[in-house]
Amino acid sequence: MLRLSTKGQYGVRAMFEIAKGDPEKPTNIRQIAERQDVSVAYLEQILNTLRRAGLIQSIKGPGGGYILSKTPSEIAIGEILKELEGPVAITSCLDPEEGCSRVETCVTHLLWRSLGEKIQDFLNTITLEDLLNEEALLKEAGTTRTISLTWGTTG
Amino acid sequence: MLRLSTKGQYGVRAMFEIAKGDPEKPTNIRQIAERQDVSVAYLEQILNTLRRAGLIQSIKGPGGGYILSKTPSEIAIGEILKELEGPVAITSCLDPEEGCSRVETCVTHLLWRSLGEKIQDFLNTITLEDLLNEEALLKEAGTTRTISLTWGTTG
DNA sequence: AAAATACTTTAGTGATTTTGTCAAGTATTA
DNA sequence: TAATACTTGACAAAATCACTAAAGTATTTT
Repeated sequence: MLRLSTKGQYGVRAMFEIAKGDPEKPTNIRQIAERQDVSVAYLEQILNTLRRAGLIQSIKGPGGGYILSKTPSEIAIGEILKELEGPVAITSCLDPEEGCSRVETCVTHLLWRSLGEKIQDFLNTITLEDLLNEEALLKEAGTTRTISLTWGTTG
Repeated sequence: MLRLSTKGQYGVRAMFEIAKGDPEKPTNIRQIAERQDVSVAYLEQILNTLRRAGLIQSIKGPGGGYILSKTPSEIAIGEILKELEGPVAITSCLDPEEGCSRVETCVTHLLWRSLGEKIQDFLNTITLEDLLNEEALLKEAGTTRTISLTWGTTG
């Protein structure tokens, strides 16, 4: 349940790949496609969306590619996903575009909204820089278990 | 993004409807269908799944219907959803049935797992009793805003 | 016993969404 | 001016969703 589409997943991975590159040297789309094992054509769609959203910039011509518009610490995972998949909306009645008639009386509505807010908070807290740091730690330690716990205070 | 299917939503609403009834008197499927505006046939599928999972019991014959197998405080929303939609699996590589080849080295994998755990924790904390209490408060106060904040400590 | 009520199970189906591919561009620079 | 790289829009196969339909089985009241 609550699965993310591949578009969102690839988008985050692509942004991560760009973040890993030299801020001065653009990362080209073929490199990303290769490293993340996604087709160039599909990636073009995704990067296009992200570019229009202002998260990345494209540089044309030989040696061109994509660079981040902001530093990794300023780009939250939530921003990336929002552009590619729209806002978190556990149910259709929470989608700003659709709306709900029984907001006032519906208890489950409150539940879904509360969950949605929690997810949103989480995703807006984690940035590309966090991912970069995680990877650095991962390479050092070679263990995955303890690291994921550094995010948030799972009681 | 991260939308729940109607099956899960209807399931929770149906369980809530049963929880609202007298623990001794079964709630019949037609009543639930009417109150929640879902077709009887579709609801049958859903309740069947929940019955096989042991969350509810069915009582046949005239005057029959469904009752909870446990008290509302013992039934978490997460349990209901798990039966109807499977475990939280933000990405396919986190699905126990599918698996992932690059677990060790993939940073985003950690991110999705961490998010999934947070969602799971939340859903396992909220029970049907909480929903019953919420509704009671809702009827009193007539306001929705403050109530949802009582769930979890949104920093 | 028979009829009414109510749950049970399995198939099937149209609509929608997802996950891409394809083709034909436009822009920039070596 | 050729090569590289990004840009855009249309389209389509596959999967999933959200049901409907139909034929049962079980229980109780009369």
